Amino acid sequence: MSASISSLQQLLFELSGVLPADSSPLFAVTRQVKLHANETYIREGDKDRRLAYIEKGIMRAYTLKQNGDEATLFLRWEKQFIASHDTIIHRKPSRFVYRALEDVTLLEIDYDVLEEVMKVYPQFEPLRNFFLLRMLSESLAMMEAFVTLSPEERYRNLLAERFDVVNRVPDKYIASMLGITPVSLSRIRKRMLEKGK
Amino acid sequence: MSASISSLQQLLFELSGVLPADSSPLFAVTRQVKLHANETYIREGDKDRRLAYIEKGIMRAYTLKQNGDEATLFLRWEKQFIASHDTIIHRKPSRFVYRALEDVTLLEIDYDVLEEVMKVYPQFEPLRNFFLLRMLSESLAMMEAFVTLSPEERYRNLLAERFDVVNRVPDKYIASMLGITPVSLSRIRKRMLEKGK
DNA sequence: ATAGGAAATTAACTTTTGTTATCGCCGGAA
DNA sequence: TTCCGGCGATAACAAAAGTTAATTTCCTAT
Repeated sequence: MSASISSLQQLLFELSGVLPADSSPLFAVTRQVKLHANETYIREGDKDRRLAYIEKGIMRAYTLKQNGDEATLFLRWEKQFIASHDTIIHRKPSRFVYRALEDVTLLEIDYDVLEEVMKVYPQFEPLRNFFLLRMLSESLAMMEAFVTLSPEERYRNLLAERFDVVNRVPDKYIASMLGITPVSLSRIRKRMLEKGK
Repeated sequence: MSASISSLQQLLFELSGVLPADSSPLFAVTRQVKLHANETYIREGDKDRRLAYIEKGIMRAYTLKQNGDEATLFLRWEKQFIASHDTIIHRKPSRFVYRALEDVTLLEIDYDVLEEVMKVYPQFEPLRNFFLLRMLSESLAMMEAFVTLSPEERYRNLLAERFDVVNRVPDKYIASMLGITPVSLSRIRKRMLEKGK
């Protein structure tokens, strides 16, 4: 039994009182996926409606700008969910690439299969709502940072809240997630050092 | 019977096959709210877990930056959902103000009550999932715009996709939602006019 | 261990944005 | 109708970010 399943069973129990022993209809249709560092999980154009819980490692979602540069939309790490949102929300091919930044272990489910399970076992719905609310919360927090903070403030914020993650990820991805260029992030770091932290 | 209820009943039927006549347990706990232009719907510090469907008008969600300026997080208009996300997601007092930009008609439900209804009538769950996915979709689209587009491109984008809404809303709110100042938006408009649109 | 390549820093220059202030315009209130 | 206040445009300057390119550092694969 994977550690992810135990965590999620525990979460399901807390959310809805479903005992781990009664959760097999759900976890029977999940599967563990292992990715090497740099391995692509979802490609541009993929249609699979993949939803996954990250057991270990960091994932990055990015798309290509008109000029060909990559734009990192977000990073996700241990105990977070990652979902092919174009396919799940709009049923259209993914415009995003999801790739492992480190060796990654996922617990994966197909969203179509999840829907079928939910129809038969609505007592699992709180888990789906949990995942949706979590994704929504993270997105809104990022939006809020964009409208209320300067790039430097966003970077300080990220350092304060996710220092461990920032340190595991190349700066250029951090920069792009902050909406700036790597050159600009480097200058921000310099300014922060000069002005006594 | 309000137009909103009919729309939502129709939506519920499409999503899950529930007939309008069978949806009364849900719509019995909704209520219509009318707001005058400029009236505040949710105040900073409010704890109510309000979820609403906009029948008519435009709503604006904003928060105060450290410097005291308002930062508009998003606008929502007809046929969209608006939710006090701090209270619903985190059960903490709202850091945001939700205010009507025009005369607004809402169909409102308390999220706690919604949860109770869903426990008893899980056949309504697809409607909750729809609303969550919609909010998520809009948030992700905005995040994507911030990491892939320049302020000018974001403005062009907004004009192309929501010209009607942009024209109903004071520029300063548009600017703040784009993450820039009103002065900067004014310059962008000027550049766009000069450079042959 | 070393060589090659990617990532980060730095520099020089351009462009854009922020900031502050002024001005004109329009619309609501007295 | 007139007055006032908010909103948008504009100007001038400072600050920050984009762009391109060169250099250094670091990591990885051989």
